[in-house]
Amino acid sequence: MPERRKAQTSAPVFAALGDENRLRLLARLTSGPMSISRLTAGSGISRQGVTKHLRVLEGAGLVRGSRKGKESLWRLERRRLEEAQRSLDLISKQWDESLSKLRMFVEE
Amino acid sequence: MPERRKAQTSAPVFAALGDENRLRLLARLTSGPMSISRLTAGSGISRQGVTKHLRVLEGAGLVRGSRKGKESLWRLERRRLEEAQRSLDLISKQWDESLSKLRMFVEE
DNA sequence: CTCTTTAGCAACCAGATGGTTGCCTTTGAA
DNA sequence: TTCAAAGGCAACCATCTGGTTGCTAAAGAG
Repeated sequence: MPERRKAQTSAPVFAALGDENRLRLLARLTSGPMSISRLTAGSGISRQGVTKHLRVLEGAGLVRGSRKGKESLWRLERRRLEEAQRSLDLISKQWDESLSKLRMFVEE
Repeated sequence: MPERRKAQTSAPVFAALGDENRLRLLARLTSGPMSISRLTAGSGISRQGVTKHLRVLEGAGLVRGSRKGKESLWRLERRRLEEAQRSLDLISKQWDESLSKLRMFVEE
């Protein structure tokens, strides 16, 4: 039962995605690496707030930061990103299987 | 910008998925509708704990419960499930786009 | 009828989370 | 060489979260 164990380890990634501010940060990083103050600009929360969220995303492996002179640039992280997608696909497939099973069940 | 707003509304779903116990519950529901005490059996947490998690999943629209005599049966919910998958695909695609952009950037 | 199973409700608890502010350091621009 | 911009660190705070226990109610089995 390796799939089931895989599904469990993906929980932290989902948890990291489970916040609107963090989703917005990811969306903004979609247009390329960006500094913290840049990210803070339109965010509606404080710089430290943004920093905290970035750390959470980093902890889930979704994002990576590096100091570049005065500022620290953050970018989307490839590897875990793809891993996350794969876990999502796994779960989707599990669900699909379950759906066919469910259809053979009583409807409502 | 409807996509960006879509991504934001999917946060609660991710949050619901962001807990290992809940992922395990979903996995178990994959094999068909199940009662709370049945779900509690191998879970390692109390019945009330399971109930709470089910309520969270229900709040995210991932699961639906119905009283059937003495017991309450819970099953995976189709609609939001598919919606969730679609949001995931959306985000995946956004990320894919961003990846190609990133590749044209400096590597490391 | 009575008793066991199944579950709901409510209170409670410790720890995580999201957010803030204040102060200090580093770096680059003037 | 001085000063503003960009961030890190730490403390603090309120609320949410995951989990528990105890008690009560409803359904079914005997």
